[in-house]
Amino acid sequence: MVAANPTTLCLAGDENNAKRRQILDGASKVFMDLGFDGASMGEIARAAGVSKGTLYVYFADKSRLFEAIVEEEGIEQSKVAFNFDPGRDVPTTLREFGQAYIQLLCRPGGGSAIRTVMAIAERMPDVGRRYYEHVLEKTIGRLAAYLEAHVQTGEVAIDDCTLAASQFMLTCQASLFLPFIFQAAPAPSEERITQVIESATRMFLAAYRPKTG
Amino acid sequence: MVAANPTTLCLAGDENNAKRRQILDGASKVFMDLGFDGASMGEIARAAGVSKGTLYVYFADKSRLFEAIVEEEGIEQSKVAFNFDPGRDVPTTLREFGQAYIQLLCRPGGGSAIRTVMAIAERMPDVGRRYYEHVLEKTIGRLAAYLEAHVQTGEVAIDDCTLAASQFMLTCQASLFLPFIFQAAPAPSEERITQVIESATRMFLAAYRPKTG
Amino acid sequence: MVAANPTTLCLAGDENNAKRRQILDGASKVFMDLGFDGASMGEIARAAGVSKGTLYVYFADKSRLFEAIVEEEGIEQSKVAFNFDPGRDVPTTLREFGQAYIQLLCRPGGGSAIRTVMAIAERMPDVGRRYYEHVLEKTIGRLAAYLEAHVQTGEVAIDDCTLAASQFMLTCQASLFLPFIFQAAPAPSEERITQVIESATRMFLAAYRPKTG
Amino acid sequence: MVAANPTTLCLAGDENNAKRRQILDGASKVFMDLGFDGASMGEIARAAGVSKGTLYVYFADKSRLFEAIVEEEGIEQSKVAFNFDPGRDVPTTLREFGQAYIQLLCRPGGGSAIRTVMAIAERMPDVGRRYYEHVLEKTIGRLAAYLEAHVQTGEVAIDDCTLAASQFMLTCQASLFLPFIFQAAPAPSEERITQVIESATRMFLAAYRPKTG
DNA sequence: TATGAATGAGACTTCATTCAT
DNA sequence: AATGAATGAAGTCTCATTCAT
Repeated sequence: MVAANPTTLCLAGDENNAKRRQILDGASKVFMDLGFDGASMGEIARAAGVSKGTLYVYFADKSRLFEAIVEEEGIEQSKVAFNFDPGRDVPTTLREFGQAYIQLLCRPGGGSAIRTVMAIAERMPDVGRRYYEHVLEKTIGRLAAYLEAHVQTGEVAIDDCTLAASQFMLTCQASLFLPFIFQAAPAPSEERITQVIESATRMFLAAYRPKTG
Repeated sequence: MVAANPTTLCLAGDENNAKRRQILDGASKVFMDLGFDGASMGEIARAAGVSKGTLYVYFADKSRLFEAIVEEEGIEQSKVAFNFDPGRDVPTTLREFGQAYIQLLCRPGGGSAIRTVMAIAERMPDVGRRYYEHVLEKTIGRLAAYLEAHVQTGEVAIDDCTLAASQFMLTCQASLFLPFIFQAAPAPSEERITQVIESATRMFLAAYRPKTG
Repeated sequence: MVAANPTTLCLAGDENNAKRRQILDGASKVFMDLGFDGASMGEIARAAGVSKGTLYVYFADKSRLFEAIVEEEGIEQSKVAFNFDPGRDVPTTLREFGQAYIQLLCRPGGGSAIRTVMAIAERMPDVGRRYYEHVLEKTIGRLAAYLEAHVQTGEVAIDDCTLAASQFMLTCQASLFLPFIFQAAPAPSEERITQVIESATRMFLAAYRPKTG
Repeated sequence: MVAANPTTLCLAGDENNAKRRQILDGASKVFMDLGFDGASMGEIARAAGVSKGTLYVYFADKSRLFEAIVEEEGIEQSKVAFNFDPGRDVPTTLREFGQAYIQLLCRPGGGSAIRTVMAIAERMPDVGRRYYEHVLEKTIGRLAAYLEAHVQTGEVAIDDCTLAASQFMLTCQASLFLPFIFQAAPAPSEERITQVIESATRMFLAAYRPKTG
């Protein structure tokens, strides 16, 4: 009951965070593999290497734990720094981004966050909205910002850069993501991804390359 | 032992189907609202207006009921006959198809099937695969066939029509479907859809309109 | 509602009995294979080739049907006429009876009545008691009567013939029936049965052959 | 990480076993009264004074709980140390063993284990087999070993001691066990048992006492 | 009489959550 | 703070029984 001294408190805090992280890591794996309903607190405790009771020391209930995971996922994903260096030309940037983006989206073995969150979005609208805003919208925004910069240089002629960014990202998915996520096809090969990204890039440039003269 | 008359048989069949339909309708609503795990057989029975036991008279278990729903959804969707009349020109066809497609996808409560199936696809791969093949792939195929026909007429120059069809359908979703499905935005207005479809159509034509000598 | 004529009534009665027999036969098999609780009315209906509803036309409920079966079994068993011809000598009679008795008791594939009735005897004491009286006690009584007759002839010297009959029947089971019924051994071969019966007969005669002056 | 002291460990173990024992005791009563199918987990929980969920903490499912009971029953029964002191003469040993054996078999509520296991043996062959081997066969084996020792001393002349042991045990049951187990008679009086055991012993000795030259 | 569709009570089992230690 | 034993509500599914035809 008595806070012994700052050091103790600080240590406690560190330990707290360590345990918290341990729980988040274990829970993340289980939630992403099995979905919100499919994941049981027992399985999560086992995956995290703590007791079931400990989960409730750090999180009020299963929903709060899930929400924390999704928040984390957002933070994690925003660390995936796609290279939107304004100095690079548009075709190269689009190609490299597209390739990396699809590989991320279609990585095999991925009980994917996007699937898990989408599944629960109707019952937990806040979780869905926040995931969209923190993860998907953020990436769209970055690509849009990059494009905006190149609108200024005249390299592309785009009216609505956010729409254009979204269009490109979706075009990259063509024939790849949906079959993968619906288990109708295995994860696409790197070669196949390259072909599709090439097509998407050409399409994008055909639409948004400024008309000369 | 011989059926008295066709009417009797037909009525019996109808009654059978009527109860079955009643269950499918109630279950569909509950499954789409709450997901596979979130939906309980008790809730489904209540929604369908039958007893719990009756559910098991018509469907072996919860999974089979769900599968039947998904199958139904496929049949339902394939009845949505998009107008792919080869006689119509490409821009008009794309615009009308795009508009109808996005309205279908983003109708309130309408993204639920795709969401629900996607959510369960990892644990029920067959359901996911069949949904993809019967619903999504089928529409892609129809659009692809339409495009193929117009490659013959020289109206468009497309190498891989299936890829192109998929590209167009995804481009139509830009800025509309994901915010909607993640509950980050309400269903888009018809005007907004029109704008996005217009942009998608222009992009498509810019990429695939034949270069005039 | 109107009894047309005696003939019709009589026919109806015959049909009744036929159906009743059909049900009893089907139900008997299912009850003996699966036990009272393990047998379901659906399974019984299927085995009998009638609808579930029909079962309730002939029997008030599952218990009554079961009781009727056990009664039937008693009647059936009492038709198994062991040869207790008083004219035959004791050793031969015992040997032949023992052989037939154990073969009946240990016949393979026999979801046996004895097991099924014994299992339910605590919950349905009347059923147990009646089975014992009508089946087991009756056989004991017949053997006892045979022995009694030969006490008169001086061929055996027995004080309590009922006890002696019971002793012989149990001795015949030695090393055969319990391993069989507990699934610890397959049904015994005819040779093994012969050996055991021989030993039982010798034991019986050693005990009950009159001491010669 | 090191157990503070043996007492603590022992207590923990005891508490564990205490709850387990509580469940086994309650379940045993319910299973033996109602049979495997007739016993419900709810009833068992009530009889054991724990919640339904707790049953599943200690036993994976109903079958495993039942198996544990049967195993227990085996252990319990093997603690019933019949006096097979080789120093005692055969008639005395047989009489005392027979009396104790039948009293055990026909004690009110005591035939239930054999009945319950026999009832389920067809659907759970392993349970049946193990019960036979651990309980019935073990006792037969002990009596057989005792007899074997007395074959050496010439007190009895037996070819197959296991068969002889089985014969004696069954002979002891004559007129007592079956009526009791089928609820056709109450538990036999001690006097009646004595009579029957006396008869069984005489029969056994008549058969297996060596012929004096 | 015979049916079989329909029911609802009750079975087994899981699991989020609590609490004494 | 950490545990894990214990709980009881709720889930899926079965089945004896009823009833309109």
